[in-house]
Amino acid sequence: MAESKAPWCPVTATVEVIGGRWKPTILFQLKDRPRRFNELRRLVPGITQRMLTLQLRALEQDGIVSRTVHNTIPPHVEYSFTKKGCMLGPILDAMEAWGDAHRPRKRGRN
Amino acid sequence: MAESKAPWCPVTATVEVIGGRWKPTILFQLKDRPRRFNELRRLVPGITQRMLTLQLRALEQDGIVSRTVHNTIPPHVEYSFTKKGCMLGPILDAMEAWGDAHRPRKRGRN
DNA sequence: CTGGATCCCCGGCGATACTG
DNA sequence: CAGTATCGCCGGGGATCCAG
Repeated sequence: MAESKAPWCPVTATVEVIGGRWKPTILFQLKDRPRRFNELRRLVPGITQRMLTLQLRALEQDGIVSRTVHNTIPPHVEYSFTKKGCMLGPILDAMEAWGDAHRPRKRGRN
Repeated sequence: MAESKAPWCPVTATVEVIGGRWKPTILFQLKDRPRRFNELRRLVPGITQRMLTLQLRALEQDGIVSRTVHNTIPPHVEYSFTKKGCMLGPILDAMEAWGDAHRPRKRGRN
């Protein structure tokens, strides 16, 4: 597994990092400003606690988001974009634009 | 299933259509010009015949690509972007750009 | 509040063989 | 060349409980 061959495809590489059901949505919510764990849970409807944790860990692992722990009571954990993550902005914007343009039952045209 | 609720998220809607391991790569290869089935098979390294068929069918179903059959011998089937599919261009370009910028072992910077 | 650990099901996907 | 059919695996991901 892990296509270690193939003449290197940048698109595939990107998919490896931000692909999946949840990551784009999570990243989209993180785009504007840092978010706390439960805040993300609300902003990403339908995601389970487990999946949110897993996806955030994966994104952290790939250097897309950084995790900041405030040792307070109650605990406070903030997730924010790294520089590498910020550069995903155009992708997320383009995805938002396309999804918006092709919203079901849109009346404008089409 | 099928998040029929949630205040409508354009990013999620886009993920529903072009999400997954293969679709972005397939679409990327379709971006410049129409491609034949086996041509795509070569251009998307690692994909199986079955998956290519399934993904293409799904994309066709969602109105992203159109399938043109030339009744010749041997059979000739071409897949191309619909108008709706063309509008995915910016997303694919952004993905390519990001993947390229963060290519492992890149020397330029970072 | 954040998030780890466990249990378990379901379907995504690869492999293979067959057809027009 | 461009598919379809069938089988079987394995791991993604939901539900739930526990912990710091």
